[in-house]
Amino acid sequence: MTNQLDAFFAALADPTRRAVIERLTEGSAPVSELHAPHDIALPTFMKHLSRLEAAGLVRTEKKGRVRIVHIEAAPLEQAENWISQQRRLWERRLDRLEELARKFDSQA
Amino acid sequence: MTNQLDAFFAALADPTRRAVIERLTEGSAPVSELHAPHDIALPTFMKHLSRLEAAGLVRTEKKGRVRIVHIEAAPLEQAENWISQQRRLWERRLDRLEELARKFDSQA
DNA sequence: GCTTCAGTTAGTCATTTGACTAAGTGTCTT
DNA sequence: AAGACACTTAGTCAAATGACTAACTGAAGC
Repeated sequence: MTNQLDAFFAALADPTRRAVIERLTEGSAPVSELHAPHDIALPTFMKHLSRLEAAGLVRTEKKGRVRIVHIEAAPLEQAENWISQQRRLWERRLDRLEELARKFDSQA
Repeated sequence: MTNQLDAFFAALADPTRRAVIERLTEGSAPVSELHAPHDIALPTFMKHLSRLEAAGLVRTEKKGRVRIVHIEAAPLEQAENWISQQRRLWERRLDRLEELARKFDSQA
């Protein structure tokens, strides 16, 4: 992963991990609770959490034998910014093309 | 890839592919022109384009021996919507927590 | 203090990914 | 018609990914 964005997008490219993020918008939760709805082995699930944490999408803290997982908003904003910038650039270009078309029409 | 979002996010998880999308916001271009700035073999690069096309981020058309690549905005919107919805949900929850804190303070 | 409970570590496995080279196809250009 | 040009196809390879089981650690609960 060269870039931060690489890790963010790769983290969100998996449905299990997106489901975890969706769940966490309702509030922080321990690993076991997050794991419950997913029909995969716990170690497998833990790897998904590690990936989210590595991407900075999530923060965790250990309390006794329980590990609590919290969502982290900053990377979501960063990814959203990248996407919306691409869309803006693309739309601005469409506008320029439209203007060119208008000029061409009025000449004809 | 279960979901459309899987393909979208996976497509954007690679720096070469993001660079292609960034370049395409300036306008459509043939494969060779898109390939030029990247120091990888052409077949490798073509696979990246295929991935973008499979994710629906890009459309291509063959004109003679040249293949022209165009950006496709819809998937960008879809991904952006998913991200911004998660952020909105998360922020709404923060607001609720703040309100609870205020109520608690005024009681104390 | 013995036992559950909540993770954790370690190790295996099939599939996918991103990269390469070498050779092939179809389209201009001359 | 010959050669160059712009991809395409085919095949190899190493590393990463997502899944599993089995065995371990350390904190509660009784």
